[in-house]
Amino acid sequence: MEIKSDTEKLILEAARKVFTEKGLDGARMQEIADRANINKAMLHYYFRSKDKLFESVFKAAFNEFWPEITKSINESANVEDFLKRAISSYVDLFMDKPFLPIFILSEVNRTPDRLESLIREGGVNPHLIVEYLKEQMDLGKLKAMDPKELLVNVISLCIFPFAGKSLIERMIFQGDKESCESFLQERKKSIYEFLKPLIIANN
Amino acid sequence: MEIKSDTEKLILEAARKVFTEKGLDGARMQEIADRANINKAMLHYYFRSKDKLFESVFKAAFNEFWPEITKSINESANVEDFLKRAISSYVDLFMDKPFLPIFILSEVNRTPDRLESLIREGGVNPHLIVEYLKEQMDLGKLKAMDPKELLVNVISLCIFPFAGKSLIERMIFQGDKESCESFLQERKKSIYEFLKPLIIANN
DNA sequence: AAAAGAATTAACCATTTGGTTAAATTATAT
DNA sequence: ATATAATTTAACCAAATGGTTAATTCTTTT
Repeated sequence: MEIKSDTEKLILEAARKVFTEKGLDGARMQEIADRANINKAMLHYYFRSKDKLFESVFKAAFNEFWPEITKSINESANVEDFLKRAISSYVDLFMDKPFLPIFILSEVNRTPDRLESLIREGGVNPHLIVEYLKEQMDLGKLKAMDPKELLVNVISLCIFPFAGKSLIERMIFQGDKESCESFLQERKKSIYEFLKPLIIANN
Repeated sequence: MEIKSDTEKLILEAARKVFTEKGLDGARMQEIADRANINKAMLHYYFRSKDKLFESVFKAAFNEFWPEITKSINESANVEDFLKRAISSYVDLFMDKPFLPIFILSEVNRTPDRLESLIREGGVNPHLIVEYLKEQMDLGKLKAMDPKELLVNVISLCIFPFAGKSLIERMIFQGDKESCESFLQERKKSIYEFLKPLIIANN
């Protein structure tokens, strides 16, 4: 890990905000520079091009997001803990960075290739999660089903409400921001309750 | 409903493709014109501005998407049918138009105001769905819970896997397109199976 | 058939945008 | 202190982009 200059950090933070809010195409280099209170040329001095700068931001965002679920496995004693931890940390993360889910989803959707390099260097092994779930099912700790399906369902329940926040806020909460916000906060408990029946009690 | 000229329809179809694939910011008027095999000036002749054209596309996309769930209620005899129908029609729709979910989510996210006018004129009443679910719970047909939560969960399970298709394909299916595709197709059954325990059997 | 109106095109325009450059300023090393 | 290297700035540039216009072709009406 190289030491980053203050300016570089300022740029990255401003770029993170602008890119996650407006996407690669919607973001303007000038706006990033303005938000970082620096000259636009500095962006190119430190990152060469818009795409390179974007890549840095995207990489950081993705690594803040995906590895969390693997971490949840490693730091949990059993499936129950795992589910609680994974759900809780995702809700916390997305409450804090509301634009993260839709940012990752839409940029991955537009340029799936970006994932390739990330996976190779990042050392992220997605298969471990599926194997873990399969294992827990074989051990009789989880209701038997396609582990991939379960994984997708858990992720769906955690991410979608945040990715679709604006939609939900308007269509289900009639535009009431506070209700919607507390609803999302509550999901830390309610997603778990929803998935609880899949956990097989010890006897 | 006014009669649309052939050219207008060509434009709308090309615009639909380009906008849903690349978003408002990423779309180029020239590309839309090229795909419709017409002169770029025609876009402005019929739709005045990029934003107006986008609005037409967005409106059509949204109306293809959201009202479906209300339709499912109206055309179903009971909750079981409703769930089956809603899930099935969403899976069909998104298999056919893979870019639809992420398109709607990201554009609503970027410009939530766009929903306002749509709701007013469209006559879409989101509250009906929540009321329907509440009613079914009161009737003892569905496990009692916050109906909003249930609605969000159903929508999450239906939409997210399509919105996150590229992510899932790469992270869970190791890039195997066919497996991922058939997995998504299978969700018509598997989402229903997943939600089935919430339906209370008649006695 | 001629006039009027609608549809279509090619050329053009102003602005925006990512990116560059050369000079100036600041920090570092000798 | 002074030379050297790193950082920062203002001015500039070429390409791209949404949009316009005036002329042309095609339709419709009378």
